[in-house]
Amino acid sequence: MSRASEDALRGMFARTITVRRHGTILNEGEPPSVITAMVDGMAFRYKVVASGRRQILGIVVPGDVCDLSSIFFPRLDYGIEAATDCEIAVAERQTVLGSVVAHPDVGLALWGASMAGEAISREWIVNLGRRSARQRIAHFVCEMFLRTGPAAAAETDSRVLPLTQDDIADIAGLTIVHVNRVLQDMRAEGIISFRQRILTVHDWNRLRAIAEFEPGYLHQDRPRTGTQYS
Amino acid sequence: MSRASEDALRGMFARTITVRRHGTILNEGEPPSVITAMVDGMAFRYKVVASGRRQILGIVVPGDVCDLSSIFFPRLDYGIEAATDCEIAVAERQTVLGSVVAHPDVGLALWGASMAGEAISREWIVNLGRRSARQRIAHFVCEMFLRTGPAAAAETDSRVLPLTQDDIADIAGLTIVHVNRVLQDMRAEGIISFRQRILTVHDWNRLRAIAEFEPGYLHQDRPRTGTQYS
DNA sequence: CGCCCATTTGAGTTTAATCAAAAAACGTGG
DNA sequence: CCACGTTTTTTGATTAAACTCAAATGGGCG
Repeated sequence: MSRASEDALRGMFARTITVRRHGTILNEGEPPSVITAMVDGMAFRYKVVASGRRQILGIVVPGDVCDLSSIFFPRLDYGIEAATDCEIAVAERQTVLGSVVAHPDVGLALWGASMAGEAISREWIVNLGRRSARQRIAHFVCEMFLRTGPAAAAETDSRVLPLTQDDIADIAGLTIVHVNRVLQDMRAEGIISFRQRILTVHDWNRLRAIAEFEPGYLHQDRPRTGTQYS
Repeated sequence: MSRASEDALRGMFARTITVRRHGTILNEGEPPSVITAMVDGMAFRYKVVASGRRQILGIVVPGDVCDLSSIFFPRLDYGIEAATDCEIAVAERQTVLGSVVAHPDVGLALWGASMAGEAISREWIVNLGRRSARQRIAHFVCEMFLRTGPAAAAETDSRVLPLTQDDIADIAGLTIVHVNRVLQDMRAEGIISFRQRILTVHDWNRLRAIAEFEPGYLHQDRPRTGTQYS
């Protein structure tokens, strides 16, 4: 990516805001005029169905854009809530569009980021549709482990995962009671422990085997970049 | 969108191929050098998990791009199979990248299309995570009904839906046996019938109520277009 | 210390899966 | 156009996974 494009990408996020834990970053149905990106903290996208139950759609970690969808659609079809206190960079929609038109690289970079998010969504569909409760939780844990830091160096490694068991239930499409039972089982078996928002993986290989986790979908190897091929 | 951009968009799909029902349009793991779009027919994206069970990730209808992900990633993380005999337009990846760089409009149009697909993926996550078997099937039927034609004019209206109950099981994350029982119930109640690949909706309102179907996520109203805002 | 939020426990129920096999529809070649 | 093998749909009986409801326990914070 060219120097100018990099500057444009960085420059469009002109200001930063803070959102407290449990605060709303964007509301479902809103017609947002801004594009937001996570600088520090963690958040999740979610929808609430008619029965009042919530489904979490994806996790936003530092470096992710929260809501590219608002570039194209007048209403956001999901909400974004802060899982921790968050520092969020904000760009005006118009500015982003301007940069995208002026610098094709910027468009490709943002588009690529949204494609990476789409690949994760696809894996969530597989997880919810075709895996057991135990596998779903194990799979989610594997994914978050890799997304929030480098693969473990030691056998046992920890990460801050600022979610409640209630949140995990809404990620895995389960009830909180069942999530609790599965987590207790995996703790008793010495695979993972998850207490006080700290996730510790004691046996990555076993966890991975349970989840049938294949990290390819995360596309953590460098993506094909844009213009060098054109 | 400018005349030149429209021409570029149309022009890059230089050739057309035919794929027979059950044929592979793209294989998981392949490093594709082409971008394909559905001209006529229907296909689905899918993944197979270690246990051998399949999960369908999305349906490709005429006008959809099959595999934008290959613009950015060296390996496709899912497969695409033809549900009917299909006519497919093919563009070289390099040509598409060239058009995107030369015509920002083209990039925005393709990106917008992929964002629309992402919104559907999100709703599938909700469907699989938080709805019952009956609701999942009803919701999928609502979605396909709107995606494959205009909303029904008459109370009772039909569509060709070239899927088996086996396919629907792999869409809704259920077993074929259970899908069959749910479909029979809905048929007995006079809500829908689905025989010989023909879907007939007898009572749209009841179907929609069961599914808690809210069509907003389909973004069938015209999306915000790109440059007119920039 | 006391309150709130999150986790944990127990008992009973429901939904959907599993296994096995029959019936119906479909397509293809003779 | 019919026979035959294949695919798809349907049925029945049983089991297993996860949910529901209700309440108790534990931790953190003001």
